[in-house]
Amino acid sequence: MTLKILLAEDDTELRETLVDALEFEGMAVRACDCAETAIAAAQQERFDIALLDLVMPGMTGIEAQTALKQIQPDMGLVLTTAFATVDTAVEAMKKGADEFLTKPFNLEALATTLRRVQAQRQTQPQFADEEADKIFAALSNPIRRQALLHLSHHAPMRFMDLCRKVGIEDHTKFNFHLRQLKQSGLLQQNVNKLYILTNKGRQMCQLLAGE
Amino acid sequence: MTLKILLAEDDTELRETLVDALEFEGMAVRACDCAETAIAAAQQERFDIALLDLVMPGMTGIEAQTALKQIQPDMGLVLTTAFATVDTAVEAMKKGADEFLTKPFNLEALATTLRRVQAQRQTQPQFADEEADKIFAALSNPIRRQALLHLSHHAPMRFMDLCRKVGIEDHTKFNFHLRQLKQSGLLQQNVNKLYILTNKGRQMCQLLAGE
DNA sequence: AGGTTCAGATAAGGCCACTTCACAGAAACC
DNA sequence: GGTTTCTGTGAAGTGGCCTTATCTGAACCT
Repeated sequence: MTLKILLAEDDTELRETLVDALEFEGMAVRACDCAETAIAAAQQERFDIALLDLVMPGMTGIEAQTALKQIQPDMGLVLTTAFATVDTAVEAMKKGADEFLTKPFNLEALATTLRRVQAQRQTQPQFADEEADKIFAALSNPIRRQALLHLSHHAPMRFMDLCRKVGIEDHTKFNFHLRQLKQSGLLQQNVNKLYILTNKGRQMCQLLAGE
Repeated sequence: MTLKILLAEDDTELRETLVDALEFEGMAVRACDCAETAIAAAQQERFDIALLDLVMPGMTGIEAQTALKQIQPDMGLVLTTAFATVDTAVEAMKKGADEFLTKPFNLEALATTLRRVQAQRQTQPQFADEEADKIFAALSNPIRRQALLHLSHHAPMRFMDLCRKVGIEDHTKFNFHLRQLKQSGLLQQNVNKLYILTNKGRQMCQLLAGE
């Protein structure tokens, strides 16, 4: 599969060098001399990875990465700069960069890095299909979501404590819902029969809580 | 609300200074002289934020942040070091750090940073309750998940093209499922009646695809 | 104009999910 | 020991969800 790269680099000579090197590595490169042009291209065409110079006239690479992430959320983002500071590196990573490279860099190593970024973003689907059915069905119920969120803050818990915390008077009703959560793989009981989240349960709680 | 800080810093004098300063700011601090001790503490007690020195004997701060994230996934992570390089900063951020600070730093500014990290991690829940019911119910069906995933790669699409792509022969059956997706707020139609994802739809596709 | 495809809307039937009820054994308490 | 609480299990009833069938008007093609 041919990697589609969106390149934004204002230095003409370096830009052409990068295009040659990456095309020699079998990638398809769309080269732009500024961030604004790259953003316009992303609105017309899909790319796998954006390779953005940090310091360009007009929009910076960091500003461009934010805009590109909105246009194509699954695009990889790699920032490059000759003037790296810890602060700018941290800022770029916080704003969603997958990688931050300081110039000068070896062109072959760059291609390897781009392939690694793409491979890491093409992870396995997070759920097997039947697993997804169960997990999302479990989460579509408010009682179950509340139970999970309480457990993400106060684990481990006993059955009746959790039942009262969620505010359900009919314990058999609550037991049915906990059983669904157990069958979906989001919840388990420890050796003392106390309820705790599974790894997948913790992960889904992070989604529910907005992280 | 009192912020609970887990501090790992091998330099005795700095550790005591940090404890004094953060307690003076109204925070509750558990101080450890190494990462291993901090990890043991996190297994016994819940903390809001871990403040970890990067370079310590034994486990490094980066190694410790990975272990702490597994024990308490919603704990904030702040790394500090006097020997910052762009590479270590990028590595820490990639491994989940919320902030990366270079020494020396102003102690008042540190407290402000910790409060900001905590405030950013206490974002609003991502879904209103009824919205969550609809979204997760929509996602609990395999036909609907497939429709969303196709659209995340090939938007905009016409009804019958999408129906054939998902492999459903009965178009009225497929129409029912697209209607559920529209009602859940994950899918919409543009002015030409072509189907496209909403922002929330794109976000959930990222979850489905493992990002 | 007639035929085909598209893109819906509606209703009915059957299946699935949830609630309620009855019950049970175990553990804790007095 | 007797009573209360805890923590489950299974069955029946009810409402919601999904599939199927029927139909429609619009657009396109010959």
